[in-house]
Amino acid sequence: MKEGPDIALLGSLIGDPARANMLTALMSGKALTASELAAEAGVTLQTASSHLKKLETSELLRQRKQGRHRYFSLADDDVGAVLEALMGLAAKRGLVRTRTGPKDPALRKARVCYNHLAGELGVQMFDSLQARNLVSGDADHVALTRAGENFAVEFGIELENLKKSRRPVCKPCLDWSARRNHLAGSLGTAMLSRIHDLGWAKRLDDSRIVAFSQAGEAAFLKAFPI
Amino acid sequence: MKEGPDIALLGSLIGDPARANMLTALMSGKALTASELAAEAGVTLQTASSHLKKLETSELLRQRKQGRHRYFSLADDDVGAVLEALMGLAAKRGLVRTRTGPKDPALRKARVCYNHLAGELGVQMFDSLQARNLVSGDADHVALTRAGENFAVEFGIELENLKKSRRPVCKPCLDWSARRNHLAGSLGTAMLSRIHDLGWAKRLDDSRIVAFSQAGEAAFLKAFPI
DNA sequence: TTCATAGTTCGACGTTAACCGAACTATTCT
DNA sequence: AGAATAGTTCGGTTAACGTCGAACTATGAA
Repeated sequence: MKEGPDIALLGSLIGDPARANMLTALMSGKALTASELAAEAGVTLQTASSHLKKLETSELLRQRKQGRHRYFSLADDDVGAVLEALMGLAAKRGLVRTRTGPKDPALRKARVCYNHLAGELGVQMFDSLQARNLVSGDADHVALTRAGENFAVEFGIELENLKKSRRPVCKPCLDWSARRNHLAGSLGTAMLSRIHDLGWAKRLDDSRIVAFSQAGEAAFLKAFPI
Repeated sequence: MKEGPDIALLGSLIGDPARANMLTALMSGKALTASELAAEAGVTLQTASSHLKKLETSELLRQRKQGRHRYFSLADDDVGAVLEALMGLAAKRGLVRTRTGPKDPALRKARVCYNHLAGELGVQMFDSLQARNLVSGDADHVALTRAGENFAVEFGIELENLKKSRRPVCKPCLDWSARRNHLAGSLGTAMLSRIHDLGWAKRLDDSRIVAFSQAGEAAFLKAFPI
């Protein structure tokens, strides 16, 4: 990463294999943690941290803290466009690489994110709530609407109790497999708990997988339609 | 220039300051000799030779021998497009050389992008063609409509000749200053050439600036209205 | 032929930056 | 509170690559 004019700096940033691997991984659109990116690049966490710092200070990446995780994603569409162009040129030159395979499909579908539901079903729940105007707000700040409060109570959530706590009721949480948001906060926890109580799903030991039964998934999809 | 997958190799090639300077110089569209490129990069001839070899074997540059001179130029339009995109990103990140002279606004307005017109006027030309349904297609794939073909011929383009070549007639190219597209491909080259022939603009030496005369700009704006 | 210009190849040097171990902070789980 | 997980910072080592001097090839001019 030498000193240099204009495009040289960008080129050297992209030119390091470890950083190139990270950027390529982030081209999926997902936000990834430092550890995941380290694994993706095949370097230790310390080395990855150093790379990520450089990529962030040069505004190729942006970071969002979430608990003890740091989620990295491409800074904006322009970065993606440039990488896409580079990959296209590389492909034409016959320099393509075979990318690594997908991860555990069950984890992808539904899993616990600390204390709330994540994965495809978690994202779908959040999308459904938003589409029906049961929650409102932008990507960083979410709240239940009046209709949403009624819905929650009908679903079996003791909403008044949640409100008493200092912990935020609604919070968006960036998803691990999809890059979309899902529902965190005390409501997120309560929803997952209620899903267990209803017998829709069970937690598997030694895993973050949330295993829905057939009937449970059907009921879930009916309760949270797209 | 480390070993590495896909984009890392390209990145490291562009990432060296000397090579970046060479590539930038070649973005003017002119073919330059090894000595000229060495001077441009601020290195000795031996060093330049080494760089040029790398750029050539990775097919970013091509070489034509002419007597005891070797003329280098960008390998194809794709290389130019990638460099243009990188320059745009660098500009947005404020990583551009601080040497912003009086040239800067002129460059923004109209410049050569390898072999076709870029800058505000380049974007306007493309927008105008699109708005009047003379070209059609999405961001990645563009083509002349029937009306567009007539327009091109009337403008003085020998369209039949262009069609014979394997090179694409119409291609979009992402702009450096605006983030919009402008027209590349053999038609883009021909249009710029025609603009010169009409006397609307002249190329300045040692620069990518396309200098329109007052009358030339007026005629251009009339030919490509928004 | 002889000289000059254009460019390549080789070898050695020096700078740079990626890398990891170890120690440190921060957040969460029990 | 204590253990565990996630990530950062620091320092020293190592390997890579750009750089140039010198010697070499090739084309053109006198």
